[in-house]
Amino acid sequence: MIRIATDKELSSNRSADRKAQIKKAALERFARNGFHQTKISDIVRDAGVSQGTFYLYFKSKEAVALEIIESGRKQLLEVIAQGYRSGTGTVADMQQASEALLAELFAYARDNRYFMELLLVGAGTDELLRGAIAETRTAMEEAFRRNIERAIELGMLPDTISTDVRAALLMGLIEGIVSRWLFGTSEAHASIAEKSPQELAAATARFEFFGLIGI
Amino acid sequence: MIRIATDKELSSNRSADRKAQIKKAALERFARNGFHQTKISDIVRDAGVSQGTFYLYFKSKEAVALEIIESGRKQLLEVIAQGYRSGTGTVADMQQASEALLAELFAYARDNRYFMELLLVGAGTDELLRGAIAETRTAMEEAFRRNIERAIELGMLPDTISTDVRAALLMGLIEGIVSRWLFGTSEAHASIAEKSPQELAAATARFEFFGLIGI
Amino acid sequence: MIRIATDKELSSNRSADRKAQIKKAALERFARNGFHQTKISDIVRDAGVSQGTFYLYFKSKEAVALEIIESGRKQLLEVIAQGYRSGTGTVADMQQASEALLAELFAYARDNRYFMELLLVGAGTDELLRGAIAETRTAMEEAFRRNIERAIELGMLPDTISTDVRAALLMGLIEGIVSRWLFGTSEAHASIAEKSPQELAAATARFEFFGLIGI
Amino acid sequence: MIRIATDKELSSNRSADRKAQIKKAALERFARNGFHQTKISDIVRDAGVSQGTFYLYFKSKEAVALEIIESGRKQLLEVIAQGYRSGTGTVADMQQASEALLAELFAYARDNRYFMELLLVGAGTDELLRGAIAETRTAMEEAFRRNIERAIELGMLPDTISTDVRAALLMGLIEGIVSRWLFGTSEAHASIAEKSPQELAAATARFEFFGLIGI
DNA sequence: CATGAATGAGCATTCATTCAT
DNA sequence: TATGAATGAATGCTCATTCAT
Repeated sequence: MIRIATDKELSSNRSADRKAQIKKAALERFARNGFHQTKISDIVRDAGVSQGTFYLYFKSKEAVALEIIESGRKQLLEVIAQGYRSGTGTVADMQQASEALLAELFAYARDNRYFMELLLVGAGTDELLRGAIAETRTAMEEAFRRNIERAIELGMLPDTISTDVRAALLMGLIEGIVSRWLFGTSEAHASIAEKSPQELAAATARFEFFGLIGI
Repeated sequence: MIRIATDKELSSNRSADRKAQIKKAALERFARNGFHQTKISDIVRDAGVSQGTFYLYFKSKEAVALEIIESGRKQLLEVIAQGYRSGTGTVADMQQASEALLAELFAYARDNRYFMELLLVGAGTDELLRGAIAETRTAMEEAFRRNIERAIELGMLPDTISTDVRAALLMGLIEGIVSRWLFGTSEAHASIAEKSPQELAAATARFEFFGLIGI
Repeated sequence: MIRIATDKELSSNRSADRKAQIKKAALERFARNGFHQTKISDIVRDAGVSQGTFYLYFKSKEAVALEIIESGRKQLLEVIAQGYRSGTGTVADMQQASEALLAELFAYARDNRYFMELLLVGAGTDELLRGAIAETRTAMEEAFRRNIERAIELGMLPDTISTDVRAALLMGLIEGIVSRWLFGTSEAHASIAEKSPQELAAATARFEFFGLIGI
Repeated sequence: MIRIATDKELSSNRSADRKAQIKKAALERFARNGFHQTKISDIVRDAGVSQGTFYLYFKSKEAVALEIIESGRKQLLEVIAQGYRSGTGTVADMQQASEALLAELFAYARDNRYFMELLLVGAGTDELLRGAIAETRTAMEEAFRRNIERAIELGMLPDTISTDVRAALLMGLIEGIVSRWLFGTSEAHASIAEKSPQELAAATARFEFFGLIGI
């Protein structure tokens, strides 16, 4: 059965499209050039709308950036939350579960590289944006910390160093590898760039549990 | 014996002082507010000189930032180079050596927090600065990679995953923990902030070699 | 007898209503916020119509302002013209006649305070509006001048100073007292604000004929 | 004796000159075109300085307008204050004293026509400016009211109508006649425009004390 | 008639850099 | 060397008006 969209729906869709188009253009520019370096005129040229139209959908330049970060934060935390559904058995099980989560996380990062660039490399130094980004990273770290704590409670990890430090080290591990994988600048990073999310997840999970020794 | 400084020397010293003063003021501002948010007028007010004087010592705002990064790069690589003098024996020896190096690195970071903020948190998105900072971080990573390679050659580390990835993971570990230690924003980071360079180095080195399992 | 309005009439009435509604909203906004500070979007929101509808009834923002002033000019001059029907006898008669006229004028002003605010306080500095307002005030002054001339011809007023100056002083008197009565800002004006059109007319007429001495 | 200005003085003078020049250009533009219609680019072109220089001397467009009004307020109140030095004897004496004061006031108005235009015709509808102007006019009215009260205390004026109303009527008189004299738009005002401050003061003072009757 | 999304010209303010003294 | 007054290019945001539906 073919359904004909009403005028209202069309208009609403078109409107949503416009907003999404502007958001997409803004994200790309912010990631590439930074927040302050990005001019509204750049964004609207990329999005193919007029300057005035921008302000029809967003209150200000800052507003569009905050919306972008908020959207990304939600998606990212969903990915992590989904990854944590699995109950854990042995250390090997944990490693496998962690690897699966990281693989999903890395795939998301690859598919949303501009957002990740904003998150990991920085959007410049606008106070509000800095805050919103820091908050997102903190939320990620929290999720990982909770997982570590659960593993300790289950007796699957020894209680040797503080979970805060452990979570910080783990987040550093992940942020560092994603930064280099997607935005690496040196030759050494070129070999990393070729890896698949799976391969990277395997290496990271191994390091996560067994360090450089790697068993 | 009393030596009278010549006019030239005095002038040269005074000149060097002035330059250093401006550099110091600029570093602090760049780290706190970012490159673009920092006005020349801020720097010179902090340094106690006039606007014009700034341009006697530096060609531009970008120039002073590049000099700052260059100075920091040298010092940082010296710290790492000194740390690698030690030959390695067993894995335990390696961990101890690594811990010692990290302790020195962390101490340097604590004593040069503005430079580290520039390096790790970012100075904004000026193309040249981004490049200079990336180059410095790459040089650090190189130093760590060489160390890992040597360890593998000596048969002290298994050759399981690529050294590029290993070095990247290690750098992520270090960058992540230093960022949170010195510039952390969440509550979880508060407990990290209280740690000494020694303690932090111990935890990091343990994770470096043995991962979350920690043996 | 019941008459059924035709569609055309209904539509025309509805149309006239819409136009009047927009005009009313515009007047209130212009008086309160000034011409330039008033946005079309403000007017249409107050009037409960869409932006586009405004332009069905008025060519531009300036056009609605000009229509408002023209309407007010007509009404105001009618009030003054009606007030001058009375023939004059003695000076006491004249004073009484003047007082009656002023009372009507003040009542009109009180009932049309937004228009009076536009007229006396100013709508800003749009060239056309300034002209239309100045013209309206000039027409008022003319009416008063003619009255003074008639009184001199009848020998009821001495021919001491020029009628132009006399009319100007009289208009100043009236404009000044109405401004303070309706739009006064200082404490001294608070006591004036409480007066009735009658009381104010009495005081003004007395001053008009006998000055501060007041006989 | 010839005194050579020091460098510092010269610089200070030049600086003060610049500021005065900008203020003068701004005043003229504000009076002629209104506050909002005046662009900074207009002001600086008239003053012969660059856009940046404007902001060296004034914090904002509003700031220069407020300074202008403040300067004018001071001068104006000085003129009025000086005019009230005289003790009064008979009504004739009072009229003469009033006439002298008005003559000075009118001369000031003629010599500061742009400021008077700002004060009497209005600078548009910027909230702060409106307030500053209203305050200035209120201060003038206060000065006149005090004078009337003194005259009543001395028994020189009958206590027939409230001094608030009297002062309001008097200010209306003065504002009205000055507006028409300097900024009149109708033909009737042309004959007023030719009058000297003295003549105008005589006519106004006569009306002030004896009304249209004029004795 | 009625709508409201889209347009784009217009403007105050900031700040890196220069240069006369 | 040192100063700081002067410069002017650069940009986010507003709002009257249009027009496709």
